[in-house]
Amino acid sequence: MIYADIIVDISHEKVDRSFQYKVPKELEADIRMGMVVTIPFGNGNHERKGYVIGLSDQAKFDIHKMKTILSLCNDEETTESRLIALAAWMREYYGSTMIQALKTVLPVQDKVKAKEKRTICLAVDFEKAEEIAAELEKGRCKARARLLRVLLREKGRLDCTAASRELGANASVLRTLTDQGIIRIEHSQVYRMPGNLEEILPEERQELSPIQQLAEEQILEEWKKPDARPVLLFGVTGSGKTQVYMSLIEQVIAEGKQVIVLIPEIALTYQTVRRFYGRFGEKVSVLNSRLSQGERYDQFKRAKRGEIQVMVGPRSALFTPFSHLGLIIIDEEHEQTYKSENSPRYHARETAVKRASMEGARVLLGSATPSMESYSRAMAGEYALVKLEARYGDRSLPDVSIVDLREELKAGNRSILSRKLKTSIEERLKLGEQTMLFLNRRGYAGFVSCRSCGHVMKCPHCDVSLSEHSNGRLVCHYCGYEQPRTEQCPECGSPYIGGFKAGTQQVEQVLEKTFPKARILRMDYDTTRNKGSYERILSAFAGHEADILVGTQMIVKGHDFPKVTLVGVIAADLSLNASDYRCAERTFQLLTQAVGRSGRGIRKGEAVIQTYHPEHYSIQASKAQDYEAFYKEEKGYRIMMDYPPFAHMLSVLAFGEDEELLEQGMSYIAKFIRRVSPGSSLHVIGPADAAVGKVNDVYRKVIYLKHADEKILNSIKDKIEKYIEINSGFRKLYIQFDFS
DNA sequence: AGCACGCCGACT
DNA sequence: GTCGGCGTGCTC
Repeated sequence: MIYADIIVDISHEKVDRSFQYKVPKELEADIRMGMVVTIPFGNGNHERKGYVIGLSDQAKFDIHKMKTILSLCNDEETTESRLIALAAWMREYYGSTMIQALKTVLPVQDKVKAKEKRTICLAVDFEKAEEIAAELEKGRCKARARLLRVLLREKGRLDCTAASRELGANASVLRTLTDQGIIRIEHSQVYRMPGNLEEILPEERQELSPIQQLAEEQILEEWKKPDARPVLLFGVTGSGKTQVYMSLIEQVIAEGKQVIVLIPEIALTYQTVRRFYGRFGEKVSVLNSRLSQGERYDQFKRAKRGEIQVMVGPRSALFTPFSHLGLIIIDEEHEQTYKSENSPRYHARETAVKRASMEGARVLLGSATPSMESYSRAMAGEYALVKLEARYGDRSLPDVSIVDLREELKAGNRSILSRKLKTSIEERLKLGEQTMLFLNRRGYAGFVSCRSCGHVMKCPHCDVSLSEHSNGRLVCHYCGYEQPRTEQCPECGSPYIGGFKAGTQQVEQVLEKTFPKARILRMDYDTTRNKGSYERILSAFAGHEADILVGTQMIVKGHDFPKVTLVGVIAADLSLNASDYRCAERTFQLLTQAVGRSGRGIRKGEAVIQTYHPEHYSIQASKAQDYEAFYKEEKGYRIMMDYPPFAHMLSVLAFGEDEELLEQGMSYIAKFIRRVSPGSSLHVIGPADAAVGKVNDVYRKVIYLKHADEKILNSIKDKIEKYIEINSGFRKLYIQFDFS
């Protein structure tokens, strides 16, 4: 006997519960995950549509009470059923529960209220209503009378949700009144529109340059093929990839199909959004993390009803319920934000390719610094590669110089600004041009330590050091714990305890001292916390209200400031020292993107990179703006070390409040892996503490598995899943899988 | 969302 | 007692 887990298709229904049904013998061969089925539901056994989200041969419910599926609706392939099938794939491929996968894929996340507005309207005239109300008040029908009174006061119209909340007008009250013909309920669709779009002017349609046209033709050529591959558009910074996207989007829309455009959250600024609205107007909707759950839901609903053709947004926009998806574009394809940090830890790129292949859509990946994964796939012929090798309008790439900070120190310069960078900034100030200074380090990440004993102030709940904020308080960036600054070292009592400041704020202070007349703007986690402040800083800089912009990663993404002719990287090594096999790749990407901000206007740009490792290949390659050279070096390193994408890696992450239990559990899992692994080709590393060993009093441990064959890792994941399910000892641990 | 069940106050 | 309204909770 086969049993099916089914989610009932009631929009009000909470998604987090499934119901198990018997699968009749004659349907056993045809039933699949994601299918729409009809089932009897509830006391009245009303026929309902449901989605199959799981199949098993074990009954989890009393077999005698379990009902049976009535029929399959094969023909009815809804948008939801396709998304559910995608969730099933994510569950399988990334390892998570089906519920978690569904929650990421379906728009009905937690309690989405007021998806449609219901209004109670009086169906009889006022005098009649008055009469009825008086009648009811004499009797026992208090709730109904109460409702009618308020309805009369409000001139016969009342919002349904408000009524039920404030007057206790529940479903049965409303139903009897409707049945008696005293009231009627009007349904109307209200969308919460993400605000202020009025100022947007239509963008002039720029003609594609011959080089862009050539790229477009190559892309269309690939798409003509019946088994079209995803296309990787490799375009240097400033080559105008967005213009190519726009042109392609237009053509896809003209075919009556829809487009999803993924952008890294950080680039989702007013500028980008404006370009899309300018070009496609009403046809576009934009998602961003500042939209509330409800607003997001509304935008998805609009997409489902066919009111919009283009959805622009971060990772989660990938699950826009379009019915005729034609194209998925992933801009800045190499960005880390495309990888989810929650279970299922899916990668938007792979998931997009999967969704596209399930729905017959195309995929276009764009980047100036493609990820190792994508480029190696392009090299293997799995993706089609299209290049855009010249900047738009024949702008040349900036001149890049590297400054060895060790030499600076030898020459007696202890400032964070090298002599070269200082004179370059001076020049720009004289010429009235703009400078961007980039510190690839998060926010104000200065830790506090004692100069006598070396004690470092740590968060009592997390395994990270506290950082000193501008208000003098010590803050944990992981859990938000705060404490006042200490005047004395808690270990040795020494008064010489203080912050090791090396953040954007310090750079700003140095700049103020060195160039007292310069107007300086700072952009980091601290200054962009308020709504709209991000846009405000950027537009102020674009309007040349400042000469120098100092910032973290967030300033290097996709902004176009024609007056910027100098980009300075304060310390290129900061991202190079991370203990992560991707750090060279990330450094190269950041530097190349940063350098690419310079000289986007008519004047030629310059870039200065300050570093302690001038000889490192990621720094040399970004100086030359030579992706191929970087790729070759990095590929050699990854192959030698058995790192992705040339080998596959599975991280088994475990979380738990009880450290001992966690340690025990993880060592059992490691033993189990060694027992089931099919030979020596599997590398098992750990269990070890995760990069951050404790967050919010929850301990974290990790086991890394490396193998050339991804399928083997996946089968090991399945085995671990079962092992964990069977052994109740893992009940108090939370386990996640992460493939890379 | 719909439906049953159980509680409660009013009236026979 | 009994009847009907009204709130609550469950649906494989």
